[in-house]
Amino acid sequence: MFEFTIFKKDAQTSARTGQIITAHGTIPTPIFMPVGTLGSVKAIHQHELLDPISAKIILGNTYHLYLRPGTDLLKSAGGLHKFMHWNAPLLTDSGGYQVYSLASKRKIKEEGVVFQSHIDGSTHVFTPEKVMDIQRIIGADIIMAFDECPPYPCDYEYAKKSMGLTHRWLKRCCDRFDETHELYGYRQTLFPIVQGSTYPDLRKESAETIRDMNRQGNAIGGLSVGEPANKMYEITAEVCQILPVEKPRYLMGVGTPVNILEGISAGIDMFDCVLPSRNARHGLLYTWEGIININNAKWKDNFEPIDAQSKAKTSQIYTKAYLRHLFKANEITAMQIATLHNLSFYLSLVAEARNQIEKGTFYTWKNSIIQSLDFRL
RNA sequence: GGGGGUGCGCCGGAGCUGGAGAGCCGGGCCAGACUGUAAAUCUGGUGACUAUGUCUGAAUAGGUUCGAUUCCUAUCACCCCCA
Repeated sequence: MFEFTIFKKDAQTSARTGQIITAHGTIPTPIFMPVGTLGSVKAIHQHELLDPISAKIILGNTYHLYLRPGTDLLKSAGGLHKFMHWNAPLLTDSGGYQVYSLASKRKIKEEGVVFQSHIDGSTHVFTPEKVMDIQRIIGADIIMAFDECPPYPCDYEYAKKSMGLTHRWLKRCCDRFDETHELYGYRQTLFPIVQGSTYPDLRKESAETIRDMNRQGNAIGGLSVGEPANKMYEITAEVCQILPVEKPRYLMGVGTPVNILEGISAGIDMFDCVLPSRNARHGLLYTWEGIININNAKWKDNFEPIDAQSKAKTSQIYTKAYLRHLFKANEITAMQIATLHNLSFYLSLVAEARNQIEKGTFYTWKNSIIQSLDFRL
């Protein structure tokens, strides 16, 4: 099951509110999706994702889950939803990002990618067909095509070649997906991914190719890999012009709070990023007053709440000095409190964006937020 | 009271028994980085200054020596043994 409905389109930008209905629940858009690579959003319990974070959908990763715990176990568990006791929507990334992030441990061929496991060095071949099969077994509501995420900078010839490969792999993904069926009694859907590096003509060609595959939703990949933010915004806007209005658009791996607000303006409906969760574990907190590094000495004796405006109770009741102490003492609760905080902030940010779009005040609100706060782009 | 041992930069350790070092390894502390998670990780800094260099420095004060963290003397602190 997969339905996308648009509620309201913003007058001044391409932003819109809406909802995605999946077999495991309804997702209001625009939405931020916390990343739970290994079947766990690090430092957070599933019940905390529901309350106070209000996550409506989270990510898993095909490559990581395939290596550990493996498809046999996931199959006997009845899929990832049951295995991790998450009864809400799930999306799995295909392993395309690992083609980029594990570049030193893989070889790209027409047939697929040969990986050396980062865990034990063993060799594994990922083909588009195999990635579809694995994602059938994992059982996420939304699954991603197997693509190559090229690095930045990337010369034109390579970007063009890589895009062609991603498109040929996409055809194979679609064919395999369409000729197989779900394993656990509910429908899954497959999102294709636009590539083309930072070259407008390649992005245009890729967006048209992806549009013409006519899937139920579309993704933009290969951004936030080190290119200037303005480049990301330009490409996102250009690609959104081509991708169908009536289908959800997913900007993969993005980003900072400002990246997300600009993405929403361009017409993006879905985001995911490790920044809020990873930065939380490293002591970086997002608040409505900007970014703070809780490890900094200036918070040593600050007995104000971590963030009185947070939806997370722990951020209201504990002080900055206490959280800093927990980080300095390397207490597990430090990372729990900080992750709870950052993910609550991200989900509040997109909730407020939806609210502002509904009210028709999104454009001025967005600009004032970006101007007044230091979110380091 | 007698004998022996050890003393260096925030801490611990190694090393140095005449050619030194603002040095090595941990830790702490201070910063920075992180974008579809090889990440509770990684990088840098941690005597002073007029700063790609210069100066001071090995418990404290002297001494021997071309040259001393190293040898000698005294003092101080701590540790061990004996009474």
